[in-house]
Amino acid sequence: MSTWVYMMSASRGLALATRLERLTGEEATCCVPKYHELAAEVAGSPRFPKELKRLRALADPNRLLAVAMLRRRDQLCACEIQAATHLTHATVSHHMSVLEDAGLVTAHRQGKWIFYRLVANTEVSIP
Amino acid sequence: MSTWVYMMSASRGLALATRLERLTGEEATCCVPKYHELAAEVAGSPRFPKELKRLRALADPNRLLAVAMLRRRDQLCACEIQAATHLTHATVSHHMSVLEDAGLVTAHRQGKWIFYRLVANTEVSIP
DNA sequence: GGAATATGTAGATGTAGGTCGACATGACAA
DNA sequence: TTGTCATGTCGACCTACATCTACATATTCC
Repeated sequence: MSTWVYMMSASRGLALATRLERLTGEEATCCVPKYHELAAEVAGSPRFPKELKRLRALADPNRLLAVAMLRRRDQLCACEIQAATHLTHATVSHHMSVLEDAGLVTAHRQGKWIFYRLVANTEVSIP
Repeated sequence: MSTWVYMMSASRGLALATRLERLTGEEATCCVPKYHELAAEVAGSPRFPKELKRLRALADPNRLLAVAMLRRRDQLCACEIQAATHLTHATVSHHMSVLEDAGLVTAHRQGKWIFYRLVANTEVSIP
């Protein structure tokens, strides 16, 4: 096969279905759906989106810092978190909303002041 | 204080240092550094950047799917992951590099084919 | 009810990162 | 050595998201 024909190809390798046939020794119509089913089994469970949400919530240095500090304190006020992170109060508010929405912290008003506490089960696991 | 002066202010509330004084009952020069120290203690530990890296690696639906499937299989070939995720081989390669760099998977070549395995300790924890 | 103050939200801005196509590299067979 | 094929890298493009300012809302005190 000439180089010219390669240029016409979407890629230099074989199609995915052909590669899977070679790998598994099965027809594509048989083996390919198995991967789709495995993916659907994993991603379709109720745990998957929940754990993904928690992982995304924790995957920011400021939010991870806030949660790690809350592991060391019974509770923290919004402005205490602001002091530790050097962000504006608006950005702290945004981040704490993300953590609360992910079920990692709870917010409690005491007059004008808002205090955050860690939710009991903050361990993250792979579904 | 007139409304006009408020408009001149960066915000309608008090400065952070003042708010922390009110919250803690301590001088700002005394209480504010404590939050900086708490943050430094937490974020300065060697575990923090490592866990953050792992959390970021897992905070993508396709990478989380790949890792979750690997929990159910001894190993998976790159094109098997490609089949499950419906991405191009280039994007799969990119994602598996991110997981490998985060210490969550290892790659093993068998001829032309690349197989990925989960690293033994994939539990993520908050530092 | 108005003033003061703590925090929440909206919209703008800039950047990090996911995705792809094209090309490059590694491994194997002939 | 060349051809084939599996996968890695690069650069472009686009979107998600972090951050801020300005404004809005909630709460308390007088």
